[in-house]
Amino acid sequence: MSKSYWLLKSEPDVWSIEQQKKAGPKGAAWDGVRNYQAAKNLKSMKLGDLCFFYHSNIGKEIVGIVEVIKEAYLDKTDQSGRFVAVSVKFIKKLSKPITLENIKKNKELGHLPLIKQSRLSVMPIDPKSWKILINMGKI
DNA sequence: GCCAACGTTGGC
DNA sequence: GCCAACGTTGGC
Repeated sequence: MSKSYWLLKSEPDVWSIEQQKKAGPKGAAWDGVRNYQAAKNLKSMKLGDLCFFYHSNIGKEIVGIVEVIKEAYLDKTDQSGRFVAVSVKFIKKLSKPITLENIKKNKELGHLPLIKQSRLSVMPIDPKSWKILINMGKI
């Protein structure tokens, strides 16, 4: 069974990689998603999948990596019961954050929803793009 | 079921 | 702070 890769967006004002780090190995719920396409992506996540952690608005860069430790369950913050959350735990911060600017400069990454669909907050990352980004995140 | 009005996200 | 993109709501 092969792993899938994802990208999660968060405004660091609301939930940052530092807070995720402090949450430790027990992780934290990734909730508050109120968009069906994003929710569909959450539902596709499997235990052990890895996700980039992206800071939107402030920073506009990929800052770290988290791992899915609990697959989709009902989002407790959603009273309608229509949306789901997953739990993720901190894995690492990138030694060098990958800015949106640099991602845009790379022609091989132009197809990413991060670029094409700027409002989507949970999106899949194909393995090839994952590899490229990992390399960009190293010093 | 269509679509105008409105709200939200997120880059600039 | 502005505005483009786009999702949602509600009147018809």
